[in-house]
Amino acid sequence: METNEKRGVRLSRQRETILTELCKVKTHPTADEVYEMVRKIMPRISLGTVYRNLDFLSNQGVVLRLGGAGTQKRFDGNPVPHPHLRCSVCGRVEDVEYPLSLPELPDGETMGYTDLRCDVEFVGVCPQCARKKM
Amino acid sequence: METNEKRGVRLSRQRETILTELCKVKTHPTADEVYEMVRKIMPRISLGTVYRNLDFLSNQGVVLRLGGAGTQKRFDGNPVPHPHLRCSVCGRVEDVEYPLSLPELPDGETMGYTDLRCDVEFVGVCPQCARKKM
DNA sequence: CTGCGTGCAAATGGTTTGCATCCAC
DNA sequence: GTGGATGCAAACCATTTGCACGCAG
Repeated sequence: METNEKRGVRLSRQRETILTELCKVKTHPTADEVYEMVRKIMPRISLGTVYRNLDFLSNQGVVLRLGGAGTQKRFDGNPVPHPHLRCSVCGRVEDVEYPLSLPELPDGETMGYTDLRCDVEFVGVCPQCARKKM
Repeated sequence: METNEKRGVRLSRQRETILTELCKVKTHPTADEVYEMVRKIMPRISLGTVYRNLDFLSNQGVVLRLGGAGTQKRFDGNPVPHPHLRCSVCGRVEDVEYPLSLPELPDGETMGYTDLRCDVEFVGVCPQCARKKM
């Protein structure tokens, strides 16, 4: 299997820390937020390194890169696809706390696409932003 | 109702053309691609205007802005939410040609979010890219 | 030792914006 | 005539990249 976490890949202190910190939080931070988190532990780390590692980790399937509606990409320490809630005002993203099955495309109906994964995102206004608006 | 197309809004030649051209194609073009399309008809239009109008039109609910996994945003002339297929290699986006119901969140389970809309995107490799890869 | 990973800073690329002018109403 | 819309170009901001050095294996 390819999806194992630590295989032949080199595990630098920065890569390890980034992964650890990302898994620690339940929010779905942007690269910038991850940078800030890791910087508290490892002040000399660079933003570029954070980007490179988030990229690397999501390609390995260890974390999830959330495409989503916002400008910035967000990252999820849980690599198993699951539905998210996104606030269209502040951009916050959280997990849906309700068991919901993902839609599936029958094999003959993929229009020739392969390696399909399903992203589900509910977009709306979060309670905090709804309160502020009025 | 607020979602009516032409209400008190001013309808400039450029806005009209952008909307018409976007509705004409079945692809889901990026702002840049819309710019190219419209430029064939209206050579002096500026990219900024295209962005401003796509923004305006999607806020009005006349077109759909696709958040999606890629870098650039894409736009859909059909404002009714429906599942999409995205190629993770070339970024192309198309409609799923198969009736699929969108997941729904029960009223009590929205975690306080309001005005919810559901985005479903299947991400995979399109036939063209799959062919090239090997 | 060797080369992958890093820090730094500059480059990129999509998108936004300020401003004077234009035109739909 | 008047304010919203446009064209143009500069500004922004997230992300990427080149390069020389550092450290994990």
